[in-house]
Amino acid sequence: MTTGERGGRPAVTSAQELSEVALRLFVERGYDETSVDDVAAAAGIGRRTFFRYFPTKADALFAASPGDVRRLADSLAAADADEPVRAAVRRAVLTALAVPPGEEGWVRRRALLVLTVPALRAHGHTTFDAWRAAVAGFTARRLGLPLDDVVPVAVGHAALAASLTAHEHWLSTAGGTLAESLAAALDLLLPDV
Amino acid sequence: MTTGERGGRPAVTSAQELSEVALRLFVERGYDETSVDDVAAAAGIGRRTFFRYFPTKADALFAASPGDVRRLADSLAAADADEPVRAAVRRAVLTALAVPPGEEGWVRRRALLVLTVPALRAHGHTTFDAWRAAVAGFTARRLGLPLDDVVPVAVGHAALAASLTAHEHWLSTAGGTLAESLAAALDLLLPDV
DNA sequence: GCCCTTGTGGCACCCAGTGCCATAACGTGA
DNA sequence: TCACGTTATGGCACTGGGTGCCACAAGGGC
Repeated sequence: MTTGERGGRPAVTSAQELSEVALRLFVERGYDETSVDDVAAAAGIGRRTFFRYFPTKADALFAASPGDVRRLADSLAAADADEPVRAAVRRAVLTALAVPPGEEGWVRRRALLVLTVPALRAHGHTTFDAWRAAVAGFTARRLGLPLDDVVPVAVGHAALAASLTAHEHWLSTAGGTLAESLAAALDLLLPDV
Repeated sequence: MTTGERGGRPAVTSAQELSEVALRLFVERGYDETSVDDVAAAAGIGRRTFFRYFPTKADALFAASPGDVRRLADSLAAADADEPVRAAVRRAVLTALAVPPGEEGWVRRRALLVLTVPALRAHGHTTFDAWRAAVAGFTARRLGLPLDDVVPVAVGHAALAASLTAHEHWLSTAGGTLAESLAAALDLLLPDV
């Protein structure tokens, strides 16, 4: 499935390619109106194979999320010891959610689906939890607090709330970049700890 | 199904009773390991009838949520014109999430399940959206801003983030009330607008 | 050519959710 | 007491997501 570097049958497609086919179909016909069979058929693979690339139908749209979370965690880990927690989180979120040039269209259509379709919005919790956990862990470490203290938990939720706020605001306005919306939301929501 | 006040076959159970049976089974055997058939059988009804009381399996645990949201909206609507937005939201959330005496056990077990089981946490988005919308609408009205401005959207997310933070903190600590956790989380997370 | 390794996909199955419909159990009026 | 409208029940069949099992395809190394 990942084109084993030594031997084995070569994969017939890739997660990236499959993800693009899925997004296209979901946008065209609607998420609920598109079955996994439809996606698999459009990609020229069997239904069973789809579930080897993605554990659920929804995950086809969250292929990039683990990367985002990793960038967030890396940015936080790279913070200087004298950088305040609030500033470090602000910077890390902006870094992790920076839209690569040329991918605005893909990111926007994907975000619109994820925030609009109930099933997808609900599924996002998987990624969102990892997002919160990364920020909460960093905050707890830096402040010398236990992981279940109110402050780190709250900061984790604040970072997530800001990210969601920014995406919603970005999608509801014509001009403007995601980074601008993110800056405004983070300023409003990140507590000063 | 609601024991029609004029004629008709009387309902064989109630949403409340069904909800209690479901919670008991979910706690005993686990949510994913309990099928709707199991719940229906334990309640002495048919599977088809279960779906007349609740649209989904998960909704059996969210029977009280519409009431919570209504209390939140009512509390916000009752705010004096000179009460600051932040104070009004703080008060309304505390009022809406006040635990009725004698129901601590039920509320705690239910919250533990909802926050722990991925499928339930994901499903909560339905209720959470209404929660955010109530706060965002109030904020927009009071500040004379459009509904898609960053500020009301952010305040809605902040109120939700505080509620979730408080529940998590409440469940992870032995003593302490939900109200105490809520107060701390709201103080940290509600922006001063 | 044989073997090992890795990806594919068909088949059967479980479970959530839905539309359709027959029927049970009430109240009311004749 | 019987017919009638009303409301709730629940069986049946079907769609669609997700999974375990397994036969097979397609590469590399020897």
